Amino acid sequence: MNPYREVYNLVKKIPKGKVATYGQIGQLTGLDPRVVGWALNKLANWRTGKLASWRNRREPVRQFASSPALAAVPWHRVINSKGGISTNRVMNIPLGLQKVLLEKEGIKFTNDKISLKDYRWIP
DNA sequence: ATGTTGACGCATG
DNA sequence: CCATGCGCCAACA
Repeated sequence: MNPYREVYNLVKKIPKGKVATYGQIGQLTGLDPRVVGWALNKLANWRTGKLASWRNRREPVRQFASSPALAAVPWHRVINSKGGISTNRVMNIPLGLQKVLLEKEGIKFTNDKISLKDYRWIP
């Protein structure tokens, strides 16, 4: 059982137009927020066609990446606790992509920040 | 085996 | 507002 599946399943529940923080997902899954980032990192790499290595031989990268369930994971709806985007320095993710995706869902930025008060997803 | 590195968060200057 | 520092932990080299 891949420990990250729980993360993906949870993120899939974030509705369009809402966001959650890494800490929030971490708390709900019992994982370190940084581990949540790791999980999504694999996913984002996959979406951009460049997959980072996956060491768990029991669940190889290829199989992991081709899982249809993962195609629907809205990774862009996860942001940091300050309401900001944390993917701008990450390889394999085009600069500004996450912001664009969120704006397309009607989320408004003020000084590159999202109002968590208004947009935070409450399960 | 061991030190480093993050899509983090919080607390303090 | 920026700058550290620490807790955290899987993946890497």
